[in-house]
Amino acid sequence: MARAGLTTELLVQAGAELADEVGFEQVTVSAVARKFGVKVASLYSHLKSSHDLKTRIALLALEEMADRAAEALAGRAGKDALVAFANVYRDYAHQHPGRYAAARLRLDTETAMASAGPRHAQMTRAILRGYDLAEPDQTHAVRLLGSVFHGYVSLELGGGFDHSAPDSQETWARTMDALDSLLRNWPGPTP
Amino acid sequence: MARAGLTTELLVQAGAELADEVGFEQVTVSAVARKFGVKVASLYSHLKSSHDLKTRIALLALEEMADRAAEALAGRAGKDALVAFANVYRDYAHQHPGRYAAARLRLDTETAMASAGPRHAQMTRAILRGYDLAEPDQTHAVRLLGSVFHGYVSLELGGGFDHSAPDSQETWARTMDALDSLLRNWPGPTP
DNA sequence: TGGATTTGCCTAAAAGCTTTAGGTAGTTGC
DNA sequence: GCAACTACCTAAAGCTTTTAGGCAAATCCA
Repeated sequence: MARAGLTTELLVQAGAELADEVGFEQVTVSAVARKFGVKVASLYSHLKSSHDLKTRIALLALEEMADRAAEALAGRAGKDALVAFANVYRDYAHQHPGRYAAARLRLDTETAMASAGPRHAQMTRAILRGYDLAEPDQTHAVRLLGSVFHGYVSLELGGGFDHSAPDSQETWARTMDALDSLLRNWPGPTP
Repeated sequence: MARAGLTTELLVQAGAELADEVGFEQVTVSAVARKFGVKVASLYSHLKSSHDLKTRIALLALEEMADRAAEALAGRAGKDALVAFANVYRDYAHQHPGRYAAARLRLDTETAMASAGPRHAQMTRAILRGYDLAEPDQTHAVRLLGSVFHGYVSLELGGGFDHSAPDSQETWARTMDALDSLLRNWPGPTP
C-alpha cells in the first residue's frame, strides 16, 4: 500500500480548508483523515490530539492575518493605515470564516505568547503613531480598536446585520470615519 | 422507580448552569442527564436534539440579559444610560461566561426574530435618544455600540487583556468616555 | 376505587468521534 | 542486500448522539 505522505503541515492545511468549508466546529480528526483517504489512527503520529489540531489551525490563521496586515500597513499612515488594517481582518474573516473562527480559540498563555498575537498588538500600536496618544491612552486605544474590529466582524459574520438597512458595507465605512475621528479627538478621563 | 420530574425548562436551566461551570462547548445532553441521575435517552422526550438544547440555553441567556438591561435603563439617560447598559453585558458575561458564550450562538433567522435579540436592538436605540443622531447614523451607531460591547467583553473573557497594564477595568471606563464623546460628536461621512 | 390511558423514564442498539496499543509493510542508510 | 526506522494499519475501549420500543407510575374518569 502506497503511503499518503502525511505531515503535520499538510494536515493543518487541510483542517483549515475544512474549517472554511463546513465551519470550525465541524473540524474533526476523523474528517481530516477522510480527506486524505487514510485511517483516523494514522493522524495521531502527526497530531497530539483533536485539540492540538484546532490549536494549530488557530495559529495558522493568526499568522496569515498578521502577514496580510503587515503588508497592508507598509507605506501607509494615519487613517489610511487604520482603514487598510481593519479591512484585512474583515476581508480575511469573509474569505476564511472557518479560519477566522479558529483564530478566536482560547490559547493558553504560553501558546498565545509564541503565536502571532503579539505581532497583531504591535501593528495596532504602529497605527496609533499616526495619532497623538501617550500611554496609557495608547493601550486603551489599542484595546478599543481590537474590540471594534473583532466585535464588528463577529456580529457581521453571525448575520447580525443581515436583515436591516443600511447595508453593512456602509456602516463599516462610517465606523472607520468614527474611529478616525475618535482617535484624533481622544477624550481625557471624566472627573 | 420514582420519576425525576424532568421538564424542558429544568433541563435548559441545568444546561445553563453547566455552561457556566465547565464552558458552553462542554454542554452535552449526556452531561445534563448525568446531572439529573437519569439515562440520556430520557431527555429526548423533552429536547429535540443536542442543538435544540444549546439553542434554548442561548435564548435563555438573551432573555436574562435583556431583562437586566431593561432594568438598568429605567430612569437613566445620556452617558448614565450608556454606561449602565454596557455594564449589564460586561457583568453578565463575567458572572455567566457559559451563558454569554451561548448567547453568541448563531440562530436561524426565524428563531432570532422570536428571541430577545430585537429587544436588545430596541434598547440600544433608546440610549441614542440621549444623543442627537438621525438615521442612518443612528443605525450605524447601534451597530458600533454592539460591536464594541461584544468585542470588548469577548476579548476580555478570552484573556486578551490579562497580561498587560493598565488593568481592564481602567480601559473599560475610558472606553465608556470615548463612546460618549464619539456619540456627542458623531462625524459626517468623509467626502 | 379500580381500570384505562397517558406519559415519563427505561433498555437496547446503531453510528460517529477520540485516543491508545501493537503490528506490518514501505523506505532509508550502511 | 539487510537492518533499522517510520508510516500507516487493525483492533479495541470509551464517549456522544439519536431512534425504537417497553414497562411502570401518574392521571383520568366512571
